[in-house]
Amino acid sequence: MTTTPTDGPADPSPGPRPDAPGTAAELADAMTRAIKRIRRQTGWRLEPYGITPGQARALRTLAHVPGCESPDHAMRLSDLADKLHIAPRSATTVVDALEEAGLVERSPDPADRRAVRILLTEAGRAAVERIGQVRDEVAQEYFGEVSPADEEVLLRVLRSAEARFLAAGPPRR
Amino acid sequence: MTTTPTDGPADPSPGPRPDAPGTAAELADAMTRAIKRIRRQTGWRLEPYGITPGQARALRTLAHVPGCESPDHAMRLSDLADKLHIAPRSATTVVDALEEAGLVERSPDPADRRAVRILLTEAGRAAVERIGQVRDEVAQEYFGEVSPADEEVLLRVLRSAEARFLAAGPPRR
DNA sequence: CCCAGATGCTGAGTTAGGCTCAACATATTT
DNA sequence: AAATATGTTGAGCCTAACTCAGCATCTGGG
Repeated sequence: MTTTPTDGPADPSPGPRPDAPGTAAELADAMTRAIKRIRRQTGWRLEPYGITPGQARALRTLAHVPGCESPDHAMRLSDLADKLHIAPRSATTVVDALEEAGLVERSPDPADRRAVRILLTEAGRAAVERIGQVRDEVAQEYFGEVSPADEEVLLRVLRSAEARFLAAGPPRR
Repeated sequence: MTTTPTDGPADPSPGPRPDAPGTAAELADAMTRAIKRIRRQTGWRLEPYGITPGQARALRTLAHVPGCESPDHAMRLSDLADKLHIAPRSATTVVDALEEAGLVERSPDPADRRAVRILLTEAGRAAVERIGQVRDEVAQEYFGEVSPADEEVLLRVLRSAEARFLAAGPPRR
């Protein structure tokens, strides 16, 4: 595998050997460190607002749905669990905390009385706003000096790697 | 909410402006997803060997020191804690597990009878070897198709961002 | 030289955020 | 109508982190 050279143009640079397998791992390493730092910073800066990283993740996920304020379109608890890759039972706890904090509201699903829709409250939307600001701020501090051209390369590469991964079937285990 | 910037990224013109602050955040997002997937895969593939992600991290850290087999150069428990960004007490537990599994050995520091040096055993070195293989394998599967040129850009960008971040003083909080 | 304070490790107990299993109400299929 | 499947939650557990306190040992100032 990996026998397929993506493009015709061979690399013009005298690469350090055909393909040390370690390079990809170094990439992963560097990214891991970057992400770890960014996450830490973001967490710290959200602390004063009483928003934990887990809550931020959940709020962002909820807000990602258009119509997240109407009982007809907002996510169900189990959808949230799905998106967060946690068990439904764990999502219950997350939502409990968010509701406690007044950031979301449980609303009965009009079409299925077993289900519960998670609505963002006004405060919840404000929180999402703040989270977005902090994320932008931190990411900007970390990657702000990257030239737009490099940025473009990074995004392109990451997206194609992601697409390839996803195409390679459902998350194998 | 990924306020999808409707601007056409198709235009490859030299961006004259540091674009919307959202771009950096998108970068961070994409990296987060990539890293999350890589970590999950790696974790799964190490499971059959009875190595948890935390242990893998610790072992890699320990192995990173030259002379990690001699009581004079191997890491102390507190150094390990430092490197892992955990409290010394937590490192004790990690090392307990590793010792239990026969992967490391506590050895008295010849120069300080309070301290303990963590030595990799033969099995520990084998484990490190396996961990490295799995990491390479997974990273290769994820990033293998990236062209060397792009790879170079990624590494360069990540490293300079990292350097800039580190230069900006000790991890602010 | 010796003691006061710093340092290195660990026991005890706590917390956060996951998990499973089982119960319950409701949908859906046969 | 009954059987089965699905959505949520209560109860209880586990892991990996934490703090605080205690003991052993080092180190520097008198």
